[in-house]
Amino acid sequence: MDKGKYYITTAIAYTSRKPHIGNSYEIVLTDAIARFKRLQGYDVFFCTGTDEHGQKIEEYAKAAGVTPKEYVDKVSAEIRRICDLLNTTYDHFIRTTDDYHEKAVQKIFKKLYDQGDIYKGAYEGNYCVPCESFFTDSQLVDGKCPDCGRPVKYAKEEAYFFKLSKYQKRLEEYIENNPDFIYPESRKKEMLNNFIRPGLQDLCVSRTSFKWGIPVTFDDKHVIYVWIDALSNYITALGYDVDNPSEKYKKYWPADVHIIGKDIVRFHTIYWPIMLMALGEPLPKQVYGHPWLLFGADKMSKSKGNVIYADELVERFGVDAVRYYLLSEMPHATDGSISYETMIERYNSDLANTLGNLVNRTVAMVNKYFDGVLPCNSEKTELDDGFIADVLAARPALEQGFAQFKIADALEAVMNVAKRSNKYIDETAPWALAKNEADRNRLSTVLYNLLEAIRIIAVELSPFIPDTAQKIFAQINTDNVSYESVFTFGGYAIGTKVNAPVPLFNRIDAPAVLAEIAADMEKKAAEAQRKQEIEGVAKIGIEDFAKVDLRAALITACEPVKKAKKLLKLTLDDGVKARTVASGIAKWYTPDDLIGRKVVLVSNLKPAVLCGVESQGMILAADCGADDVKVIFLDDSIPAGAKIR
RNA sequence: CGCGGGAUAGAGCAGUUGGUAGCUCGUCGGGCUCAUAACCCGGAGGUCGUUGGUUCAAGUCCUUCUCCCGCAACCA
Repeated sequence: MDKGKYYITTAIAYTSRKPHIGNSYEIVLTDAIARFKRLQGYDVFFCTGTDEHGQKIEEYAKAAGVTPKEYVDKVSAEIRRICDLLNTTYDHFIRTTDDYHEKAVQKIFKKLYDQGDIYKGAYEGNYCVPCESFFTDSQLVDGKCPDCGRPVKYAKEEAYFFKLSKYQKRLEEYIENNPDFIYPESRKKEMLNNFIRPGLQDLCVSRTSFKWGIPVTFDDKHVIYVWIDALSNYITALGYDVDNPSEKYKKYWPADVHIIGKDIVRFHTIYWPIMLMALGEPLPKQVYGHPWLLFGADKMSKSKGNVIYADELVERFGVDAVRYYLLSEMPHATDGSISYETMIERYNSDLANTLGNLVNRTVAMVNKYFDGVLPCNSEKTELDDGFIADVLAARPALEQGFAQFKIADALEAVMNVAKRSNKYIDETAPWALAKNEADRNRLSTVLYNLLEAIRIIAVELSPFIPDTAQKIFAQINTDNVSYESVFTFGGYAIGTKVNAPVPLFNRIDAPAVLAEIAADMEKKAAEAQRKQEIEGVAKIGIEDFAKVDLRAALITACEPVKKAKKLLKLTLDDGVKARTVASGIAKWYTPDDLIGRKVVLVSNLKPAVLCGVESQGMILAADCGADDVKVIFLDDSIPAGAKIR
């Protein structure tokens, strides 16, 4: 049953470090969709990969004492290993350091340049030498550098720019005429209101400040910056070439959907479509910006030892349990949160109790009462009709869930059939029927209905938890696993001998496992701390420390900064004069907490302008945990202006 | 007033065009014994954030205020 092509992609992962489970969510989500489309009969091409260029990687590699290529080879391999571990069925794994990609990108860049969409320009005008930055006229404060307040001078640094503005109107029309293009809806509004309608700035698409990138063929001082390099992967992976695109490209492009994180919606719904317009290629049909997975309320962080990696979860719970958890727990529009407690709860209640136990008890009964082979399904009752209708109702719900990227809803629809089946067992009480020879045919019919329901469940679960689906097929000994076979009830062949019941998921002893995990996490946090102590930051000499001028200062006034959530504007008496300091502590302190207190001022810090306030220094505060900051207050007896060393 | 989303049972969430407030987990009680101390049924628990309004009827529409979140800005 050929339903046409379906091209689906994930974002390519940046190879700066090993991805944690939150990063791995995307590939599992995309894999479930790809598997479902294949099951339905689409000719699916599923692409993922790694984004490997850029300054950051150059720096990481340097710090690690290896070449950038060696560095990304290692991280890319690690990312690919995790994709495989999660049993994802990508058709192509692209690396932006792949030869064919680099060549294709160079040609794309050249073509856009030749046709005038990319032009050689310069960061214009106002250059602040100490800050090494350019500013537009509107960014200047009183005609001076907004960062340091010093005078700027006219300067020019060449760079290539992409004329986004030229396509702004067309993009806006496209988004409005294709209401499903940006999904979900709220992201679309963000893009239109915040970026497109106010006017697009031309985009700088080359860099001269680092070397680890694809060189511009006709100007080798420049490397191609991330936009054109990374975004192009979606077409170069198919063999796109500006002169001679491959058959594969012609077949699969445009993409049916790009699955990406909500943080990069802007690049995929503005820069990327415009690039394609400039190339004269069709635009992707849809971009889905999925939400994020957080650890409890916290972001995962190494120093807290709460980073969860896919491989650790898989080792502990198994690949399907992890897939199931990610797919069932993640809401489709708001951030989800992951915790070991809910992971275990889901595992026990859904996988072990509802699904595993259903299969186990059914197969056990078929073996026990009929030596594994059902003789007939001839004695149907009205009760069965209701059951069968409920079983068949899952498929439309499943399809609807996938169509709207409500994957958790789709999965739930199938799991509800498992619940319904457990109820059916109770309604029919096979163990009671077994006591009566006259009920033999009825008993066989009931068990048949159950095996068939289980078969349908397994087919429908196969995009989510493929290994488990296979185990179920093996246990009930069927190879009728096509999607069409679940449109009607009765695909399971009478006379099949089922195999011995084997539990699909062993229940987890939650308290014991949680205690074990807590101990592990503590160990990891301690290790992280120790590592930090050993590696630490570079040692400095006393002369370096002496460069920092620390002074006691009295807070004489304080007010919140308008338009800034985190800033407080402080007026300090540093012993000589009053000075203004902006500090990002509004979340933890009110003006009343601060006025009249003495604090430590870094007095010789270059001034900077924050949200319109010129900050002449900073005050010291301690980071106490991930989301807690405490200002260091001084003893009242220390006079303002006293040097601290 | 930069843009947008949200506030529903202890927790996490559904509630389509206004018509009796639901689901999962937890909790309490009962049933069953095929099964992985699993499964099935029932109870308790919500003035649907706040104020006012439209309507025969408002979780749902309009309005006031409070608080949370995302984007932007910014975090010295």
